[in-house]
Amino acid sequence: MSGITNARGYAIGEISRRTGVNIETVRYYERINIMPKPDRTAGGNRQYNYDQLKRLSFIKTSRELGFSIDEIRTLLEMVDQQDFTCGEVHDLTIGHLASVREKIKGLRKLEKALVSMAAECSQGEVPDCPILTTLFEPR
Amino acid sequence: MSGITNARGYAIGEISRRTGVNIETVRYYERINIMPKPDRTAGGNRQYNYDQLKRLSFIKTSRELGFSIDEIRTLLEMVDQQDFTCGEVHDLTIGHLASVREKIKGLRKLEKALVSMAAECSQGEVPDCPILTTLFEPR
DNA sequence: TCTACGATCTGTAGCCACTACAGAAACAAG
DNA sequence: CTTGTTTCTGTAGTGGCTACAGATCGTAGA
Repeated sequence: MSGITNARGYAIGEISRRTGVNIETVRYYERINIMPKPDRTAGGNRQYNYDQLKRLSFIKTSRELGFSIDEIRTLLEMVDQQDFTCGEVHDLTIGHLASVREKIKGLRKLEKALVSMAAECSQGEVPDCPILTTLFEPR
Repeated sequence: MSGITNARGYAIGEISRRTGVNIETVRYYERINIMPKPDRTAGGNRQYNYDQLKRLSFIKTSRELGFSIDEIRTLLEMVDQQDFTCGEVHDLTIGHLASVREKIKGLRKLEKALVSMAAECSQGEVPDCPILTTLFEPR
């Protein structure tokens, strides 16, 4: 049919290399049903097609954006069932954005606490450390 | 001896309540050897003393500051062996601070990407979403 | 002293999202 | 046909807890 798409499909190592998803992880995604069971060669090796490559790409990008597997599952179900509106997808994204911002807020607080703790410290050779003293305070 | 410290010590529920560490987690900390095996009542229930309460407090506070169990183990070993200087503790803290800042940096990038993706989106009823389009881009 | 009920006990399994093997079989190049 | 790489399945481990089940302990009131 085509000289461009690979008629024989992609071996697992190839989609792994192309998407940057670990081979073991690709199989894991199949096991938890966010990747479909691909075709097999006569010998039993997995053979992926271009749609499946795109799907794995989608999962990878989404993971990098911090979406949980469950959030991704939801997105993929909407896609699979052709049953979504742009608004729904937007909402899911905004919800996730909020949780990212929460995490940033938490880490900033943490950063401040660490900085002020470290500032107390003389860094000397003395075995008498204000950091440890602070940490040992019972509440 | 004293009317202030509890002569009979603290039951696990009591140090749990006082430190905010879940009971199951206290036992877990004992299992992984960052909390010592406490005394037992005649019937076999755990009885903690004030030092152990302080130690658990230390662990709790450190966890809240994002130190890993392994980092905490290192700190506690230094304390237990009376074998540390303020400088070492400072270094460990600064190292941890650096990793917190890395995480913040990562999340900020993530935040930006999500914001710009969401901005593309009309949020309409249309089943044709630029967010999904972006996510489906193969690399 | 008995009873009732809450607290605690041990041991095991589950969570998330992978990652790391072991040992066997398939595939591709020369 | 040989050699070396890739892939196969299945299982177990990671971190840091959390959640049971079913039994025992502890204690306050009658």
